[in-house]
Amino acid sequence: MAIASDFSLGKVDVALTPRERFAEFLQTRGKRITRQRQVIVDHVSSHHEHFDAEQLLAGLRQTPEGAKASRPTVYRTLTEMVDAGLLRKMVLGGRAVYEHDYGYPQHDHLHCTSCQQLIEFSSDDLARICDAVAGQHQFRARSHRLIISGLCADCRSNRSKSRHQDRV
Amino acid sequence: MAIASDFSLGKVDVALTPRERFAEFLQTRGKRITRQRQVIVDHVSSHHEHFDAEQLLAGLRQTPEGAKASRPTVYRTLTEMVDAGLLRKMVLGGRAVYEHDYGYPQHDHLHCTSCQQLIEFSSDDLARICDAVAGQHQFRARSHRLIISGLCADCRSNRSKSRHQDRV
DNA sequence: TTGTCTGCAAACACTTTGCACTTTT
DNA sequence: AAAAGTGCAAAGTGTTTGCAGACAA
Repeated sequence: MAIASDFSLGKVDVALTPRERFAEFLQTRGKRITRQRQVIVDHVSSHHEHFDAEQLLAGLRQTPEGAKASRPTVYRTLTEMVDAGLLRKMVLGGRAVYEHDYGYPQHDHLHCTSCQQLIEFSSDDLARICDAVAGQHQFRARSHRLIISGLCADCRSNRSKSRHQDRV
Repeated sequence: MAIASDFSLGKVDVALTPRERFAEFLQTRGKRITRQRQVIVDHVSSHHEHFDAEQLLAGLRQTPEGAKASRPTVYRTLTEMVDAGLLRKMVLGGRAVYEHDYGYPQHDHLHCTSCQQLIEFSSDDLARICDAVAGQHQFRARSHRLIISGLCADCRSNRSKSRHQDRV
């Protein structure tokens, strides 16, 4: 009984590629399938790690041909991809971080406040707790986000020697 | 086996008032107990809800006498109070929101994306899950934060009629 | 052709910082 | 008196927006 990770649309159809899924989303909204949006979805789909807008922008600018999109367009498209259920957004250290949410199982994170690394994990027990809690408060849960902050194995060792600045 | 809510200092001494606790914190750091810092701790301590910097600033400006502190000082002091273990900070809808963390039990939140309300709850099971997960990843957990987003009972009813703008 | 999208530059909200002056210690 | 704190104004961040030209449908 996992909490549905897709709540902005009826159901998840994993048969579609992210690109197709996005196209479908755009069409049903009267939005256009532009070159920029295609380039962005493709680029994002080919990199399965967590990233922020600036990293995506930098990545796009390194692609061979002029596969570029301006900063505003990147931001606008990221928002659309979140709406489309392709990406999931979370705020860490003051900036938005995105991760794939299409065809990926629900999961949560361990966040290292020193190196900013994100480690994923999933727990069925957690999902059950969320359901139970929401029910107790006549609350309609759409999603949940658990972030356990602390130090990863690496940073626990290198701790004292390096100057660090924890960012929430 | 609750996760200690105080991790920046050795132990919680609930015998002290927030004001005293803050004074103690400042002294041990060679910092000074200024009028502004006193005014801010007192004001914050007398309002037990969640708030952000701007609300606090507005609140201070409404106090009878010239119990004022500038915006920069408010921000600086909030940071200190977090370090002192008096407040807990979280980021919602783009701005930092603070809640009391001194003498308050560990808890998490249900966040209504429509009216921005925060409902608190606590779960021992959740704490156990966090411990377990952290252990599995050689991770040293300092704290955790679970936010279940969705619609509160009220907003579930008034849903369609009001124009809403969900903010993560 | 029509209406959406893009990119640019400017605007934004929230938060932080440089610095001369004020205060606590 | 010495050191830290304050307030002001200005600078930052990360992100959003107005608008004229560019482009899907």
